[in-house]
Order: sequence, then structure tokens, then C-alpha cells
Amino acid sequence: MEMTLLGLRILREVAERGTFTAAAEALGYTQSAVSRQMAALEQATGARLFDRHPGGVRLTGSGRALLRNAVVALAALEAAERELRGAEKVEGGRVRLGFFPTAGAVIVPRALAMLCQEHPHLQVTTREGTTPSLVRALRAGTLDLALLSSRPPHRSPDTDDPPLSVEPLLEVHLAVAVPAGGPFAERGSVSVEEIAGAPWIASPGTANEPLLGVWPGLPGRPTVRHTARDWLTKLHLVAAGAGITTATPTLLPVVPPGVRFVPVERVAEEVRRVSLVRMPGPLKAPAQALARALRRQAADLADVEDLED
Amino acid sequence: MEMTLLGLRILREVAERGTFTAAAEALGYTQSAVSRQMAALEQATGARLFDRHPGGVRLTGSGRALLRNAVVALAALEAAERELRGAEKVEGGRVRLGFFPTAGAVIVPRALAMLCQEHPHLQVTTREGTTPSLVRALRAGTLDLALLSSRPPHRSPDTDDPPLSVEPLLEVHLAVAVPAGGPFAERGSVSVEEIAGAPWIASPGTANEPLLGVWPGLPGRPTVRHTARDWLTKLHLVAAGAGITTATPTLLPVVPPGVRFVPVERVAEEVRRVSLVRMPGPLKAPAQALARALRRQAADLADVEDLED
DNA sequence: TGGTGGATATGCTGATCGCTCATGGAGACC
DNA sequence: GGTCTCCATGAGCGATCAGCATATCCACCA
Repeated sequence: MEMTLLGLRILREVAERGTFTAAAEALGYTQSAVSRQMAALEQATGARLFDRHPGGVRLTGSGRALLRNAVVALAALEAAERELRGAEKVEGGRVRLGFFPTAGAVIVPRALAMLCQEHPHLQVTTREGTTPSLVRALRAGTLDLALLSSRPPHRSPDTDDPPLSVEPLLEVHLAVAVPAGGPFAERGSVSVEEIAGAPWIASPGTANEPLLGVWPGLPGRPTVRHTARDWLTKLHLVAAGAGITTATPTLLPVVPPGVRFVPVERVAEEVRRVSLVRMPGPLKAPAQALARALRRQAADLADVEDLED
Repeated sequence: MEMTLLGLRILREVAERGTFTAAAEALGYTQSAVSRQMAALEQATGARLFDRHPGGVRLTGSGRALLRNAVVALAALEAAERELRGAEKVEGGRVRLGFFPTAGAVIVPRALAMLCQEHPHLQVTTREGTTPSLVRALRAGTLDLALLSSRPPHRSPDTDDPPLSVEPLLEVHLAVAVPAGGPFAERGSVSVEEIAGAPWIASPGTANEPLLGVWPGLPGRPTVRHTARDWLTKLHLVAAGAGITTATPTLLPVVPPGVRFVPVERVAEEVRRVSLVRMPGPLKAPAQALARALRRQAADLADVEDLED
């Protein structure tokens, strides 16, 4: 029995998605095919590669070892394809960045603009995603850098081996985005009790964080009037007076007219930390350049927030 | 259509053997299968990978580009197999050395012994071969270093791209190995005319060098009494008085009793240079250590030869 | 405690893939 | 010009693989 290229590709995708089923649909196969391929890979390597849990699979030590090498192999082959098909080695470098949704509005575009001026030849590809999906992508080798957001206590985003490198870039305090004409618009700050009864605009709930967008730890049962995942939608709903939502002041530079940000009293505990996360070890030059740009933009945003305080 | 692992493995083997047929039998396939696999690989990559010549194939630019990446990918997978099956990362490093046959008697074993003392954890694997086969192996990534022997003019061992790194280690003058009791044994030197009529022990002839072992450029038709490829055989045939043969004094430390080395007059032109050849670029630490050991042993042998002169 | 939903594993089938055998064609060397 | 070596290709067959449908397992929840 013999390892197969398709098997390794699927392994990488499974490592990234955390689930046979998700990997299958990402690759356009059926779950059955993925299950068989992984079974074949386990037989080929003679090792158990996954711990099967209900809710998904997790790589074993052997699985991580194989993944580490498979990533190298697949990257080499993808480089070969690029070389043969497209531009013959003209590229000055590639970086792959992942980020949490809110970062896509300000930090990431600004960093890209800055990077494009300094290193116009750099090819940066980005991807939005949740913390677990981005972390898996880092470990699967399909991302070089990830911007993650964390809340206290700021634990490492996973407990796998080897531990990820986490570099805090910025801390911001949560605030509420309110309509300019509404009752809270001109207030210096509002109390938790005041906003408890307001109509909220939330993100579609997940199992873990059922009320993303609603102020955390609100007393009573909040009334969620609107549900949207997209920030542009949410902010314009706020501007239209449809409700209020929780946001970080990093969005300030891009809020539409008609939206105000108001701090919340005793907000100290509700801090969100933005960190630059990557696999341990040396970083390629293009990734370093992007990391520098991100640090710079994060510092600029920190200054803005300081002015706010 | 999709690149395949087997296709890449065969590509590497073809690059190393220079021939579909040879690669096929090396891998236990039919020539037909190799031809089809390479056709499929060319279709998958959309590029012509080989220049077909009668007598073999040569990689095109695209072929070299693909090979370069394929070597990386295959090495990663082989590393994965080693990690999963055998010793879990206990190895301190691996080096693969190729050498021309005469080097296997003295230089290589001594360098290995020295290296084993200094770095006992190093895993060195070696392989004997001809210059073209070793050069192809270097380019195919299955060798890290190669000891090659060359005669004047000392051209680069091939003209492919990128050029190989060639570091001369040692120059030795050819001599004849004669039986201790024979007519030439006690002579300070012999002339070409004297040895022209002697019974020779030669290596099985190839197309290019039909008379390896016989003094080059001998007048008339030499009488080849024995044919053997193995040095131990040849030297003991000499010791038995069965004939004489051409050799380099680097073998002196290991000649059996009953064999004398005698220089030949006007030997100046018949110099053989031993070089350490490798792909350009940085060398891994284990390979550097082996290279140092080889340089050291070569220098020691050069001293011995100086004493001889 | 039993139902439900999401996850992986597996028997079966049709189509594809890949290897072998055998043959053909092209060039180099003697 | 013969011969040798090498690569290409048509036909056939055996193994492999993806898909479908289904079974199974487990956590969660009422």
C-alpha cells in the first residue's frame, strides 16, 4: 500500500477543517470518499492519524508528523505548477494572511496598501475566518500569518504541538455603536443597565457564542431585533436606527455617517486583544514585511484609540 | 489531468538514469509504463519535459524546474515515512555520498571512520558509480556530494544548468602496479615502450573508454590477459603475477603484499584529479562535516604522494 | 430515558486508471 | 546498409476509486 498525493491533499484539508465532512465538501468529494482515503492513508503509513471524536477528528502525533511533511511536499508541487504554467519565477514572494472578520475593514486593507507601496512585487493573499479555522489553517500550512482576536484570559488559541507564536499587537475596549439621532448618541458613556433593554443587532449565533454582537454579560434576556454577519450591513442598520450593536473602535475610520461609538461604563473587563499568530520558527522575508506593516497599522490604530479615551 | 506521485518518482529516476528503459528496470516497471507515465506527466504539466534523443532523454528547462520541486516533495515524503515507521526523529542528520570506484578503497572509508569518531550520530550512505551516473544523481537530488575523478583537460562534468560546484581535492599521477617478483618491481621508473608488451589486467570496456586499466595511449595493441572490475581482484591478480595494471598511488595504503607501484616516465600528462562535486548553493551541516573529512583525507593522501615523488 | 442531529465507517456498483504485452518507427554507430 | 538501442502506441485486463445508500456511534437535550 502506498501513500497517495490525493490522500495527502485531503489530509491537509481535513487538518484545516477539522472534519471529514467539511473537507469533503471543500474539495468536492463525498464524505465517504474522504473517509476511505484517510483510512487508506492510515493503512499506508501504518499509523493512526486521527482521534475520532463525535464532532470531528483531531490529529494524533503521527498525524501531525505526517502533516508537517505533507505540507512541504504539497507546497513544492504547487510551486512547480506555478513555475510551469504561469509566471516563470517572476514573483517576488507570496504571503498568505488570515484574519478575523472585523480586521478586514481597517487594519488589513491599510496594511496591504502600505505594503503595496513599499514592496509592489509582493503577492499577498488573504482570507477571513474564525479563530479555530485560521489556527487550523496555520497548522495545515495554508496560511503564513493570522490576525486573531482574543478576550481575557488571553490563552493560546490552541494547545497543539508545537505551540504557536503569538504576538499581541493591539488592545481595544468594546463600545456600542448607536444611531446618531438616538437616545445614547450624545452621551459620554452609557451604563450596562441602560443598554440592556435596547434592540440589538447580533450576528447569527453559534453554539459557543450565541450572542455575538450583543454586549456580553448583559442582565436579562436581550431583544435581538436583527441578525447579520456582515459589518457593512450591521453599521448601516445602526445608522438607520434599527438598533445598536457591540463593536470595537478600530472600525471608527470607516463607520458611515449616522453612527456614533459610545463607551460603556466599567468597560475595563471587556477588552479585545488583536494578536499576530504564526507557526514557530523563522519567517520568510515576504511574511516579515507583511508582519511589519500590520504592526505599524496596529500601532496607528492604538494611537487613535488613545485619543478616544 | 493531474500530476501523480508515481510520475514524479519516475521523473526523478529518469533524470538519474538518463533513459526511460533504465529507469523502468530500476523501478521494476516496463519501459512502456515509464513512457506512458512520462507522457501523462507532460500532459499534466502542459510542458515538454524531455528532449528525446536516440540513446536517451535529456531534461528541458521545464523538466529541470519540475524536477527541482519534485525532489523537494519526494524528500519530504520520504522523511515522513522514516519518521512514522522508524526512529522518531532520533537521527542527527543524513548525508549521501557518491564516489568513483577507486575512491572506495581508501579515501572514502578513512573519511567515514574519521567522521564517525567526530560525529557518531551522523548517518552517511554511500554509492559507487560512474561520473555520469553520479552527476545525474546529484541533479536528481539523490546525492548530496560526489567524489569524481577527471583527466586533463578538467572540464566541468556536465554542461547543464545550474552549473555544478567543483572543488579539486587532490591530484595524483598514474602508475603501474606490478608483481613484486616481476621484471619491473625494483625499477625506479619504467618507460612506456617497456610496458607496452606486458600482459594487462583491464576493466571491462565501455564504449567511451574501452581500455580502462591499460596505460592510456600505449603504442600498438595491448594484450589484455584478464578483465575485472573489482580492485581487490585486480590487485591480487597482480600479486599473483598474472599481469600488470594501471593504478593511482592513492591505493598504496591497501595494496596486498607482492604488489609494487612503479612510476612511468614522462607521466606528467597522465594526471588524475579528484574533485568534490555538488549542486551549487548552501550545504547542510552533515554534508559540510563529510566534506571536511574528505578534504582532510585527501590532503593526507597528497602528502603521501609527495613523499613518493 | 429515549429521540435527534452530526459525525464516521462500510457493502456494493460502475467507470476509470494503469500496467503489461506486442508492435512500430526513428536515429546512431559500425 | 544492417543492427542496435531507444521511445511511442494500440489492445486487453486487473485493480482501484468515487459515489450511493446505509449502518453505527456518540453527545446533547427534553
